[in-house]
Order: sequence, then structure tokens, then C-alpha cells
Amino acid sequence: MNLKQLSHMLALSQTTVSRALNGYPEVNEETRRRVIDAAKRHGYRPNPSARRLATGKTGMIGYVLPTGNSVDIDPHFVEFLSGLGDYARSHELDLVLSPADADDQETTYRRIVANRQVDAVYISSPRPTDRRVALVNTLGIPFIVHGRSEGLDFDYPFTDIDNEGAFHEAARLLVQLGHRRLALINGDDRETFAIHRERGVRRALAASGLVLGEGHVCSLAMTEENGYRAARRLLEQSDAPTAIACSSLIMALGVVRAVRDLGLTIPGDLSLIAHDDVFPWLKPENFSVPLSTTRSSIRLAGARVAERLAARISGLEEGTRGEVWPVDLVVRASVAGAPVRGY
Amino acid sequence: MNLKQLSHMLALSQTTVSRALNGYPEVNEETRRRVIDAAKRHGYRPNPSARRLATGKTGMIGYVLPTGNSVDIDPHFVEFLSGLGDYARSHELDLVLSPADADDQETTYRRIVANRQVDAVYISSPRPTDRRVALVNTLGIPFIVHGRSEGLDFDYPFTDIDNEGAFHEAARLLVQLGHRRLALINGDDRETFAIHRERGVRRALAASGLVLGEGHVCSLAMTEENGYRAARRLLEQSDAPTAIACSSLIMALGVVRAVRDLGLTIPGDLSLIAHDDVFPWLKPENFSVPLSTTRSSIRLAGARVAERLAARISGLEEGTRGEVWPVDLVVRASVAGAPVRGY
DNA sequence: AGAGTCTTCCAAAGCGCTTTGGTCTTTTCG
DNA sequence: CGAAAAGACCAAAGCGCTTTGGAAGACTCT
Repeated sequence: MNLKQLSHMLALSQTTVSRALNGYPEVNEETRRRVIDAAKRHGYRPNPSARRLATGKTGMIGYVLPTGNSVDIDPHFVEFLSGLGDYARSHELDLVLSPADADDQETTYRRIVANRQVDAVYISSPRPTDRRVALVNTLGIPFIVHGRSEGLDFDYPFTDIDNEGAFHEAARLLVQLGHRRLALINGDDRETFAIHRERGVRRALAASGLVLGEGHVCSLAMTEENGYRAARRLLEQSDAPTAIACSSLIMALGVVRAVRDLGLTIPGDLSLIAHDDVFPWLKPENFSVPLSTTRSSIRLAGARVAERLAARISGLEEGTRGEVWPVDLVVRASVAGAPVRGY
Repeated sequence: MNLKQLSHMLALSQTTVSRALNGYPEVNEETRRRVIDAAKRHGYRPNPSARRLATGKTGMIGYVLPTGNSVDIDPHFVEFLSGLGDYARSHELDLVLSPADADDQETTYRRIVANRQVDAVYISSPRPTDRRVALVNTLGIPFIVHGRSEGLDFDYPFTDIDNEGAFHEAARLLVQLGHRRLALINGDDRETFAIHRERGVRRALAASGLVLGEGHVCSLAMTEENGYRAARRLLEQSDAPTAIACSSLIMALGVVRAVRDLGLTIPGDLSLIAHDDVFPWLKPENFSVPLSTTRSSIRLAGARVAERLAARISGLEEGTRGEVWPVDLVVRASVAGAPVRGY
């Protein structure tokens, strides 16, 4: 059932039917009702390919997916997707993932906008002076950045969490509890979120005249194994930290294992706070010692990004407003006063 | 730069240019070279929307993504996606995720095929007599099932791993080691993979005249918390199992925690084998006691599914061949002989 | 040499929608 | 009452590609 057939059986022109269906004003309300009714009855659905060719609108939002044999997609992605998908569904938006060589995403971005394959895109895991953000900005397609870049000479719309504030709070708490030697097990520090977290920790320490020791900050892909390695390295050195802030629950798993392997305890020998993105399958309260966390649902962020993309597509949102969500600090049993030296 | 312009500057008809570019035989090789050269020089890329309207081909593969507030996307998905994306990239295929109400995916399937939004789809996490498989089969769009359904009255193409065989081997090993009371901590048993795994365990037990005790099989969403709960329940009952087969590494995390909480040890009090889908961020060899696993890379499966979809789209693959991959049984320190009773 | 066959190319008709630029009534208003 | 404005609808021109149905010329073959 296409427009031609439908308009023919209604004895109306395609123009009128099209307009009736799309809510244009220049059509009699009575007629509109007839049209809408007939469309529904015959299950008419405008052919998206045709509409797309005519209007350029696709009803899809895009994401360039870096791939490659040695490229691992972050498990956070799936949670983000849950939120995004949930919102997208309610607005009849589809998501198209365009796989790209991780080292050459530019070509893919250019392709999807040149071909008008999507109405908007989002960018995740941005880095300082992120080329993708700059590119997408000049290409002129609506977009939202999940996270933030830094050092760009233009403004852009983003939704981020207050990583610096979160880790500042976490570190401040640890300092207040008497810890003097903190360490940070961070994610890849080429990404802005990691930089912000480190900044937060440093700022909190500085406020008490402390510093993040040279060997007290690790920056690695967020795997259990890396968490373990980092923790061992930290805890086996002579000025081992008495408290660790950790960028991910998965890494925290490794930290806990390292602590156990070394015959230490949490929080007796080490206080631990990790960032929790709120996975349904791994909860900080279920760690053998319930884990204190800085918590922010990445799923909610996904929904929000979808919401803003939808708004930008339909022209309801404009400008370059960046929004920064506060992060909860949830204190559980994994933090305690610093162990007293020499006792 | 569109076809019209290009053909005009070449002083050829659109027909000829189009055919030259698409490799049709009825064009002089000399001419073809000229056309291809000019196209490259001017960066001509056929508008996909137009091509799509004309041919119905989209260059996209589809996946209906169940969403909803209480619907969690499996973290396995992201690994599968890595593989799929990696292959798709090399074939210039995009993936479109169409979010759907988890309870009504049919509408979405119908929509994407009625609208010809994708050239093929894949289905994951199938259940016995899966309605999606039946639907997609009748709708006549090329598809591959990742996993298997059961009890359908037609054949269909799938790529699955030998879940039954894997768990059969695992259980057989445990039995050989003297274990008499095995338990299974399984995933959602409405899904075929879980059914097959249970079947494998039962078969291995039966071969030695044993059975899977009434209370010795749990079937839950694969979260750490559920692994913990299941393990506690199992281990606290009077005829606690001496060995557990577990459907997921994440659940195994919970099992290990429960074992520790109960003051037991692995493998002294309990042998444990889990299924490993090969996540980069959580490895069985890094468990405090290295975990024996049935291993099968879900990423490879993703790549394979993409490969078969691409083949079906281009008509290189037909028929309903199902392929079943063998699964490795990797023995590590988490299994040992059954503890001797009463000693 | 004339009939058939290739080879190589083209004009034009789709694909199914939106949108431009009207036309024909009907209403409004000085 | 007549002109202008508003209301309701339509024909046809895109959007940019593929594909059908030729056609013109070169080649083969008897």
C-alpha cells in the first residue's frame, strides 16, 4: 500500500493525502480525519526510503563504532545503549552503528554525513582536542558528545558527569579519614574523563598540602587484570598507599584480589573507593567488603543523550549547552581511617 | 556531485555511467576506466538513499534490540558486536539497532522488513519455538540465528556453539574426579543455550548412574549477585554439591564470593567450572583460584554471523545449514577430586 | 550483399515520497 | 457589491539512482 494507491482510493491527490498525514494546516479537518482513518485501516506506512530521498530525514541516529582485532568495545557501551535504546524506541528512532577502523574514523564520519545516513550522531569517550568533535562540528550535523573534550576553540553540546567533582569528593573523604598516601587507578588517561578524575584527586590532596605521588597513579584499560596489576605494583612499593581511588568497578575487582593475595585487608590496610557506572550485573554493595563508590548511572546518560539528540533533530534544542551531572558519593564499608603507622 | 553531473561532464548517459560503476558487462572497458577514473577524481559516491529507493538494497544489517526500563542488555552483546562490527566494516555494512518493546518485538520486525530498512537480520538468545525465528522465516528476509531454537517445524540457518557438549564434558570430568553431587548454576532456562547446558550435565551424570538433584539446578539472569545467591543456597543445603558447573564468568564471581563467605575453599571443598565467553576484561585464569572453563569466543561468533549474513545478502549462501562450533574445555586449578566424606 | 549478432550506448520510466506553484471556491470587508 | 484574502485541493516537478526497452553501428556468416 503506497501513497498513490491510498490517494487513489480516497479520490484525493497525493499532495493532499501526504499533507493530511503530516499535519500540514492547509487541509480540511474533515478530510484529514478521513485520510488518517483510511491510512490506519489499510495499514499504510510511508516508505522510509522514499521519504528519505525526498526530505533527507532518516529517523536514525548514528554512532561510529571503532573496531579492529585488538579494539575492545567498552562494556559500559551496552549499558549506555540500554538507556539510549529505551528512549529512542519511544520516539521511533533507530540507531545505526557504523563500524570504522579505530585509526581512521574520520572517513566514516564524512561518509555518514555526506550520504545523509543519519539525522544526528553522538560521540563517546572523547579526548582532549578530540578530532571527531571538531570534525562533526564543522560537518554541521546535529550531535551530542557524551563526556567532554577539552581545549577546543569552540563550544559544543555535551552531557557529562562531574568526574572531577566526584573524585575530589572521594579523595577529600579519604584525606579527612587520615589518609596521607592516596593512589589513583585510572582508566586510559588519553580520555578526558580520566584526566578530570585525576584532577579531582590532586585538587583534594592539594587542599591539605598533599600530592599524588609519582608512582601513585596508574592509567590503564579498565580490566580486572589491569586493576590487579596496578594494585600489586602500588601496594608492594615502599611507600604503599593506604587508600586507592579506582576508576571502575571491574578494575576494583582486581584490586580486591590483589589485596587478598598480599594478605592485606580492606578497609584495615587499604581503603578503596571506585567509580560505579551502575551495571545490573556487578554491584558494589555485593563486594566481599561492600565498596564505597562514586555513582552515576551511565544508562540514564544514554537516555538523556537520546533525548537531546531527538530534540536537536526536531529543532527543539539548539546552541551549545553542555550539561554536567553531579555524582553521588556512596560510602560503604570499604573505607576507614588510615592505619596507624608502626602499630 | 551526483550521477547526473558526472555523466554530463563525461558526455555519457546516466545509464552508462551507472553501469560502468556497477560492473555491468555491457560497457566498453575503455569507457569504464574513464568513468571509474572520473568518479574517483571527483569523489563521486552514489547517494545511498536514492540507490536504496531504486534497488531496495540498504547495505545494512538489522538487529531488534529489546529495551525497557527493566530490560538489561547482556554484556555479552558488546563482545558479539565487536566481532560483528569488525567483519561488517570490511564489507561496508552498517548495523542498525531497532529498539523494541521487549514484549512486542514482532511489530518491529514487521516494520523493518515491510519498510525494507535492512538487507538481513540476526537473532540472538533464541528460545525453544522462538516466535521471532518463525516470524522472520515467514517474512522472507535473510537471517542468521546466533544460537538455536528448538521444536520449530522448519529448518533455518544458525551459528551456535555446542553448549550441550561443553557442559557434558565439564560434568564428565567432574564425575571422573569422583564428584557425585553436582550442581548447575545456569542462565535463564527459557533460553535454549541454558536448556542445552542442563541437558549436557544430565547426560554426563546419567552415564554414571547419577542425577542432577532437584534442588541442584538454578536458573537465573547472569549477574554476580545471582551467582552468589545460587551458590549460597546450594552450599548451605544438607546435600550440598561438591562441584558446580556455572553458565557464566560473572556468576562465577558470585560463586567464589559465596564460597569464601562460607569459609570453604576451591577446589578443596568445591570444584568449579564456568563457561567463558572470552571477555577482554575478565579472565578465568585471573580468578584467585584459576577457573576451569568451557571456552568459546563470542566475538568470533559475531564475526561469523556477520560473514554469513553478508554471504546471504549477496546470494553466496543459501539453504538452512546450521553450524555448531565445538567448545574447548580448559582445565585450571578450580577443579580437583571430590572431598572425601567425613574426613 | 543482406540477414542476423554483438557490442556499446542512450532516453525515459520507474522507485514512493515531499513540495512548489498553481487553481478554484468560499469568505471577508470596505 | 466587488476586490482581496483565505481555504482546500491538485498537477507536476523534483530527490538521485537503477533498469527497461530500444537503437546505432560494427561484425560475422552464408
